[in-house]
Amino acid sequence: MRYSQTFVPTLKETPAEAEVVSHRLMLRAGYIRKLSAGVYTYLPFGLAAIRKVEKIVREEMNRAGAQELLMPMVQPADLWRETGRYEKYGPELLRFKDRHDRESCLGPTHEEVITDLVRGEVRSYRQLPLNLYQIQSKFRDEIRPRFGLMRGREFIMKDAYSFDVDDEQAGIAYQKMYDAYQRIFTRCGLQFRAVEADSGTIGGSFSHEFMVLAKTGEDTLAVCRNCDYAANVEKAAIKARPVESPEALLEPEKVETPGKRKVAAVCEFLGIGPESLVKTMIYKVTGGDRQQVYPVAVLLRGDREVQEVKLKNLLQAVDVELAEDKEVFDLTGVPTGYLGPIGLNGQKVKVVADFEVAAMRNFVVGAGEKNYHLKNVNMDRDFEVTLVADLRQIATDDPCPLCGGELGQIEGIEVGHIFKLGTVYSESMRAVFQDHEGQEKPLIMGCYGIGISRIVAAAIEQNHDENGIILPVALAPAQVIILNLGLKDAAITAAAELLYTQLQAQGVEVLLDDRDERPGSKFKDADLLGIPFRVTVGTRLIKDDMVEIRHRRNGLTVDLSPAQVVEYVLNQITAAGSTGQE
RNA sequence: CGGGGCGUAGCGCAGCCUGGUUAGCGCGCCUGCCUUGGGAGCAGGAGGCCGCAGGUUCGAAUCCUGCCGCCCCGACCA
Repeated sequence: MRYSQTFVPTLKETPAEAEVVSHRLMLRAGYIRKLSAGVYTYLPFGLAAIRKVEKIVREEMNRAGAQELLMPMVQPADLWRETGRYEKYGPELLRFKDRHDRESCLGPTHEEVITDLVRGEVRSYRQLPLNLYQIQSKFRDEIRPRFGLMRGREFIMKDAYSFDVDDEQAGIAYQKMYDAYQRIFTRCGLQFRAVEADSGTIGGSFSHEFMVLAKTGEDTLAVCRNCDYAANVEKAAIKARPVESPEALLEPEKVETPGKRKVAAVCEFLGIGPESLVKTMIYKVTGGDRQQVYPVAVLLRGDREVQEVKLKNLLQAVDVELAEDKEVFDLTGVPTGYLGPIGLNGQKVKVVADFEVAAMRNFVVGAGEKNYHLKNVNMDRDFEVTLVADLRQIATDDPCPLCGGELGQIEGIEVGHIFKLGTVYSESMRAVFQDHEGQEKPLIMGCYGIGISRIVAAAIEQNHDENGIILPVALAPAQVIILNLGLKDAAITAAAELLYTQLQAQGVEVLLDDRDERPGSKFKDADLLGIPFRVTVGTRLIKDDMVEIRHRRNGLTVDLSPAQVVEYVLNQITAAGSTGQE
């Protein structure tokens, strides 16, 4: 590639629209341009990085025994109705009608299409196991796209689907994918971690997310400092702890708490800690078929946070949302801040309590009357609840659910997610096979996603400095950039051109900066683009017969005679290939 | 959708509050000279439905109304 003939529109100034570093740098380095919210054009260099990720993904998927195919983006609504997801998926599914008024949607994921395909072709256990994957643009009409490629509406995804005869075989398929993912993200040069995860709208019973560790990550992970336990906080199960030393139950007492609505204010006023108070929150819950919205009261210790994903799963809802103050008042006749569980259950709303509440004694709750709270309240004696469950977000003072050790929390970017689906799709779509005894059985499925375009963004989040992108060799659009700093000098130009040809002959991807630009601009652009190795051919060639080689990542420079360059670069690239880093 | 902010040249911004010449500045772009190891200098030049529509006014980038788009915080997720 000659820079003078390559479309890499770099920007000197940061576009105002970009907030996070990967987005800013991808715009500045001419990797991407925005078309509309969450929809981007991949420019040649951005696409080159994406292709590098795809190549790694393909190699590892194929190695794991999966086969590539390509499914349609436009999908008929009826297929989605078979699984109930046409209703359930919500507005994120972009729907439209074709000229014959047929309802269609743009594929946000392909469980329905692949299951339809396989049920039509697979009859016998002899045709199994099967693992099929594709790399394709997906469209999800996200509520709020952001951060450039990190959360686009249109993005490139690798999605794979496995089909097996029984749970054991499905478990093997899952493990194969888990291992393949470990290799893929390692080869991409990423620092990452596999964590237990919630399975969300995709469904199924069991899943892991692969998280790139970065401060800008949108997910929070609970990680044990002692053992291997790591989970998304949406999922991280909290062990119910037994009542330590049961206090004697005291008689309830109504106390005036004028104007004290917030937990902190009530606690300060009463001289108690938030761990002695139970808060009552009203949630609006949208049922699984989106047909009805009903209120649910959630009881939680004063200093805890509701984990809405857990609540959603418990209630088998598609959506839960905290009710507004006015809605709470309209429903209960009590202003927020004084709402309590007594008399609530069964009357108007279901009441669900966190495990922790069940273990508390003589706590404070809202009295259900403006400006009053109740002391010495106890569950079961003073009020009833419909359900007791794990509803809160795990906190740093919680013990590790596995070993009881200390937990830390870190941020991560989800770049991969694998699911054990079981038979959710095969049963609703009647995808069956005959086992060796002639019995008809539903296929056991799994599905496995990787955010290809997101990986590039995540890699940049993890690898950059104040001068620009620093890509791992495995992902870089080019491995070497040669700067010709003496365009008008025949000897310098000849040396640069020779190195360019020699490196290319060895299969190295080289960008030759042959632009009529001043050295400063060339250095700045070379840094910005993130190419791992930079070869500078300038006046030193004339003076000392030396060219400079600089490592983008650590700034290490070496001066070599032109004859030594090819060997040096090849060695460095090989070394980088084995470690994932250069 | 709720909350906050922004739309003026390719990019970054000023002007708007307090309406009034030809709408500015920096970068980039084009031409020429000059310069060439960290985004040089000089000279000349091109480029604007001031987001869109309506209104107020003698007069609107500026005031009012509606719409559209974009960004940030929350729910969603690869």
